[in-house]
Parts: sequence; C-alpha cells; structure tokens
Amino acid sequence: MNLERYLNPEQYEAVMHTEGPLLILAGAGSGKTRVITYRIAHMIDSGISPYNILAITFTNKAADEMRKRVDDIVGFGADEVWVSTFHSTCARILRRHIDLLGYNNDFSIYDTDDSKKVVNELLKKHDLDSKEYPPKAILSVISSNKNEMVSPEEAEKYAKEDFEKKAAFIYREYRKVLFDNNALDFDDLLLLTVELFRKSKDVLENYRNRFRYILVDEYQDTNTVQFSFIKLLADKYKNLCVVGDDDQSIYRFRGANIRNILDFEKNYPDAFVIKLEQNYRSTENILNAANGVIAHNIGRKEKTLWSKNDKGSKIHFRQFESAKDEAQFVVNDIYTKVRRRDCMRGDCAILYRTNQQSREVEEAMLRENIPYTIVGGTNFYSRREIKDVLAYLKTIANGSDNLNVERIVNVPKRGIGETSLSKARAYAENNEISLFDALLHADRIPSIGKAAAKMSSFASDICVFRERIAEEEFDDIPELISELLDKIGYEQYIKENEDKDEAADRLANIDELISKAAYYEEKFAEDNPEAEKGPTLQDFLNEVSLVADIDSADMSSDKVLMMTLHSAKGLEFPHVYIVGMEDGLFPGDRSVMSMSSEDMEEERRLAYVGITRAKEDLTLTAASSRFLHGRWANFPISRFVREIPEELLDSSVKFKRTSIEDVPSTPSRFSGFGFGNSNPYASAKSTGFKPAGGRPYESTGMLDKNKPKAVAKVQIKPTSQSGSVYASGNSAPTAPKAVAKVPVKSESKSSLDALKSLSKGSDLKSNVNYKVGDRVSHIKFKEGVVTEINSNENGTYVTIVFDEYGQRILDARFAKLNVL
DNA sequence: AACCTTGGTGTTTTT
DNA sequence: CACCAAGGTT
Repeated sequence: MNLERYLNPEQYEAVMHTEGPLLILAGAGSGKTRVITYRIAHMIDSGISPYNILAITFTNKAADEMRKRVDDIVGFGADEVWVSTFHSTCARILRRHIDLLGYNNDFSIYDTDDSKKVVNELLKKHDLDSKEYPPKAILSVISSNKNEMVSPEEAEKYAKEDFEKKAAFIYREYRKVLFDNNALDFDDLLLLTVELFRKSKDVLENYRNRFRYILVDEYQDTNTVQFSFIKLLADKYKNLCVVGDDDQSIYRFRGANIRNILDFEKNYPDAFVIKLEQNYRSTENILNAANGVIAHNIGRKEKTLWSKNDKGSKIHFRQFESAKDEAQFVVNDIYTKVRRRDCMRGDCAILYRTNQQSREVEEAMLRENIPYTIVGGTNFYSRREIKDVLAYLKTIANGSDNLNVERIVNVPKRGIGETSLSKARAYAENNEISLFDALLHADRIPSIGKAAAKMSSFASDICVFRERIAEEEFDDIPELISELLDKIGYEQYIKENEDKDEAADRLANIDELISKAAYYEEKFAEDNPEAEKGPTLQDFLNEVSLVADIDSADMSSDKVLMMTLHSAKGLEFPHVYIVGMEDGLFPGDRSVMSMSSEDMEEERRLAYVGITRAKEDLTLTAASSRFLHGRWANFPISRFVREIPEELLDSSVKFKRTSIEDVPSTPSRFSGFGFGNSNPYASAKSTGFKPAGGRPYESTGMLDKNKPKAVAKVQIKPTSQSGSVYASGNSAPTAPKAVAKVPVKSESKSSLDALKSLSKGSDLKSNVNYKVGDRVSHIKFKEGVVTEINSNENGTYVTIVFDEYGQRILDARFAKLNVL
C-alpha cells in the first residue's frame, strides 16, 4: 500500500503509529474516518491479526461503515475485526460471562421506559410522593452514580440532603429489583462488565490478549465507566489509540467526561499526540463561522482548523415571526434549490435542538409534498405494539423478568384483571418465585377462582415456545415472531381495539419488526460466515435493545433528512439548515438561566457540531415567537448567531425580523392547487402570500382541528422525474395524477395527523406497483409470482405463490414487494 | 374487568 | 400542547 498518496503528513503519521498509546485530536472534517480505516487496514496489512483488533465506534451505523471501508481497502479479514459500540461490546461479553456475577446469561435489557416503571413502582411501594421525588430525577441520579461507578452504599453514605438520601435508597432497591428480574439497564452493561473484569482475572486476561490493539472513536464523549473499561483492557499491551475532538463533546448530560480526552496524556505519559487541523469538508466561510463561535469557549485544547477550500457563499440567516413561517421558508428554499438542480433532496439536512421542533417542519414538508426522513423522535422500539411483541420475546427468553410479564399478561385481553393479578403477585413474593412461575402454577394460588385457568394457559403457551426454541423447531426469528403473533391473536386484537388507520399503522410496524428480524438474520450470516446456526433470540434482543435512531436511518434514498443536532454528529451534508436559533431554545432555557458556564459551553459545542456538518451551504433560521410549553413566548436571536463574525453573514437585516413579504417564494407552486386553496388565509400564513385586503393571518384553515368536517382538495403532484409520491417513511413508486377528495376525519388528533393520513391515503393506493403475473420478491418469503390482486373495504390483498413458502395472501399496504 | 373522562403535569439532548 | 395516571362509569 502506498499510503502517502492518500494521506496528508499528519494523517500518514497517525496511520503508521500502531504501537503504544496514541491520541489523535481530529478537528471537524479533518478526515478522521479516513485515518481510522486506513490505520486498521495498515495494521492488518502489516501482519497484525484482525482478530486482535477492537474498534469502538459511537453508533452501529458507524461500525458497519468502518468495517465496509476497511474491507474495501484490504479485501480480507475485515469481518474478523471486532467493531461495535461500547454497549454492544459489553452486552456480547456479558452474554458469555455474566453468570460469574450471579446473573443468568439470558438477562433482559431494560430501556429508559422500563427503568422508569421500576422506579415508579418503588416509589409507590415505599410511600414516596412522586412530586417530591420525581422519577426522572431519581433515574438521573441512579444513572450518574452508575456512570461514575458509585455503589448504592457509597451513595447513601455521601448523601446529605433528604432528596439525595431517598434517591440513594431507591438506587439500592432498584438494583435489587433489576437483579431479581435478571435485567440490566443501559448503564449496567458497562458497569457490570467492569465489575466482571475486576472480579475475574481469567476473563480479563482472556480479553486483554484478544484485544491487543484498541481503537476508540469519539473519545471526547466517553464517561468514567467507559474509561475504566478501556483502561482495564488496554493496560497490558497499551496499544490504545483514541480519536476525538474536545470541541465536539456534547454528551455531558449522560455522563461524558471531557477530562478523559483533555487528560489523556496524564493517564498515558508516553502517549504520542497528533493533531489533524486541515479541514477537507467545508467552505472557508462555514469554517470561519464555526471557528468564530467556538472561540468563545475557554479551556479547550488549542487548535486552529484551516482549509484550502473556496470561500463559498455566505452564511444565510433569517428571523421569522413564527415557527410556522420559519419552517415554510426552509421547505420553500429546499424546493427551489432542488427544482433549480442546485442539489438533490438527499443533500439537504434540517437540524434542530429538540425533537419537538421537527413537527412544524414536518407539516410544511407534507404540505409541499417533499419526501423526507425524520431520524429519531419517538423511537420505533418504544412504540406500544413493538414493545408488546418484544415483551413476549423477552419473557420467552427470560422468565424472571416480571416487568415484561406484567406488560403482556393481559395483552391481548384474556380476562386477567388487577384483582387476580395482585393475588398472583403476593403469592410469588411469599414463595420467593417469579411472577411467571406463579402464573404457571396459578391453581396453587389461594382464592383465585376462574382466573387460574387463564393464567396457567398463558404461561404454558410461553413455555411451549421456550421448548420449541430449545428443540430448534424454528428456522429463524421471523418465523418465531409470526407464530407467536398467530398464537396470541395479536393482529385481531389490534384490529378490534384501534380504528382503522391506527390499526394499519401498528400492523405495519409489526411487519417492519419482522423485516428487521429477517434483515438481521442476513446480516448475522454475513458477519459470521463460519457459523452453523443463525442468531439466537438473545442475539436479536441485544440488537434491538441497542440500536440508535441513526442506525436505521435511510441515507441513500433521495429524501431531506431531519434530525437533532446530537444525531447529526459524525455526519456531513452539502446543504445544512439549523432552525430555532434562539436564546431560550438553543442555547436552551436551562443553560441561559442557570448561567452555568459548563452548560453554556456544551451548548456552544453543539452549535459548533451543527455548523461544521455543512459542506457548501449553511442556513440559520429563528422565530421571534413560538408556541412552546403550552403558550406563546418570545425569543431573541441566539447568541451563537451573534458570535459568527458579521461579515460572514449574508443578511442585511441581521438582527431584525424578516417580514413575511421578504420570504422568497415560488409562486407557480401555489397556484392552482395545494392546501392554500381551501383557505386563502392559511395559504397566506404558510407561504408568505397575503390575501387581497391584507387581513391579519388569524385562521389556520383546515389544519384547525376545530373545523373537523373540512374537506381538502389535494393534488398529489409528482416531484421528481420518476414521478414518485412520497410521505414520511417509505417512498411509493407510482405517480397518480388524480385529484383526490379526502375527508379530514374528525378524530384526527392534530393537523399533523390529518396531513399524514392524507399523504398516506395516496401512498397506500400507489403502493401496488405490480400486477398479476409479475415475479416479485419479499424480504421473508423470497421470490414468487403474483396470482391475484383483490380489493375490498379492508384494503388490497395480493395472493402470491412463493417458490419456497407456497401460496400466501398478503396485505398490499404492508407487504414490501419488489418487482423482479 | 374494561372503558372513558378528567385532571394534572411536564418539557433537551441518547445508549 | 401532549402525555400519562387516576378515578369514575358501564
């Protein structure tokens, strides 16, 4: 490999320095990923066994990408490198050895919701008022204690005020409950792995010898327990390379300790330090804007990013009257750029401080029919139907998990109510058995009556699945899930208890889960070419518990991306919009009011991260007032905008509101169709057009849920050459030109729901892109031939004869079929 | 036992 | 506003 051709001198040095502790201070856009991948490739090339390399990345997505890129360079061995996140790495280690700590290897992983439930129950049990002791606050105490490796006993000892004492007490109880349920929360994964290493020298020695070369990306965001984990592993060979940028440390709230990177040279006195300061990503203007902002932080490692890139255009800044105008401006701007062929939709990202800000922008996107993807928000895996199914799977895997048993024991309804359940609970507690075991032998519970039969039938159904897994009767996890759903009648339960749209949504999500399982099976087979068996149920549960929102984001289809500034870390886009640049929002209330310089500096780093995502074009927007926390409030322009050197901004009205007439608009788009037609005032408010007479914009037209009977005339217009119609989520492949009359349902909870169901209506129809006789492929059932397509009032159903699975009738809305 | 209404509450960011 | 929890009703 002639590496010098591909790397600058500093990068080259970092790649070649494979032995001993190494700190790479990599400024934003300085080719960090390039260095890491070439470094791993070089190591493999120079004879180091890929089996001895551990690379910790921040997300699973980054891990997959890194493996792929290494593979592209060396062509072999990349799949033997252990690349994954802290949490996944620890989960894998614990699945093998946690019995040494008294847990069972089939442990469940609890998410934040689960943890919150446990805390709530504990508060109730000990008669503590949840107002005086907010579960959220308690949880954050528990979490930071775990991150700092403080035991409940120590926490109780050091607690001074009443709240601290009670929190420490709940912490102790919480640990007990999780242990009894054989469950681990996110923090436990790290903490218990460190405990394991300290307890078992054999296990530690084993992993030390395995991971002789360790690489940690995004090192500025590691917390104390992660630091210990790495230090324990690396202490024998000391081949530890950490990569990071202290200016991009944005996870203090979850325990990240910026001192880990600032003090690296103190912890490893013989550490070699390399600074990467040449930026290859952004225009000079963008880079200077970022430098101008971050310069206001003190106590950073001194570095100056520079670039040979062009100046580029200036930073655009606009302030609007409301968040709605702001959103409309951004959406119009993207529309215009795309139409002018300045860029593709997928080149544009809209970033915001808080997830709820996505709402206003999403509405504008839907109004203009621009395809988009929202990363994050309500996590797929925290949806009710998904949690239900996963709770069944977790119960099958781990019978001690009372929390998940409670969730599903009467879902779908099987007539097991609170009274009989509390008897079962009491029985379990008195006999020191799990709730599940109590249910299984419900006939032994005193005075329980006819609920006993229902309970034991529920429990034995679960047991049957357990046995069948042990007997290897299921080919794969999708099959297991499908049979489970059949057995418990989940689909029927959803259809009976939700209205049609909602039911369709939920069933689509379940279908998505099955697809994810199928995809995971494939990925597992690729990653473990030697494996004779597929992944276990525990493997799958690991995977789904530890996915980040960003991991499953589809970046390749041409859609505008919307995400929080946090999620955008590590990514780059030609065109970046940051909305909500307001003091009080960004920087947030807390940091403004508390005036804690640490909070404020972290917000500023977040601004720095946001700005440096942009390659060519950066647009910052603000609203002078917005509806927040249930009321209208006024917001001044963010100090971070003011910290950008004035000459870099394009706006002549820099600190004045852009009046609505100044919003550049694209008139042709709004003539003839669109929501605006049904109400000129709504149109005016959202697009910047004033209706004749200049009346004030008080009406929100059909988007107002107080006018439920409104009928919107919508033309779904093709927005690309291929003529696709889009909604959030999956794109649909055909282009109906028809004008659809869609009633806005009175139950619509919000204007957003109304808009969504409108675009979904068109989406569903257009989803059928195949006809009788077509050969199609399905993610689970592989290939087959369409023999029949039927529509009735419930929807469209496709009959397909699959090569391997025979005839199936699938709901056209959910089946993801590709024409071959 | 299941459903519906009301009221009170909270509000960053995420594995 | 939007979500959840508790209480009252069928």
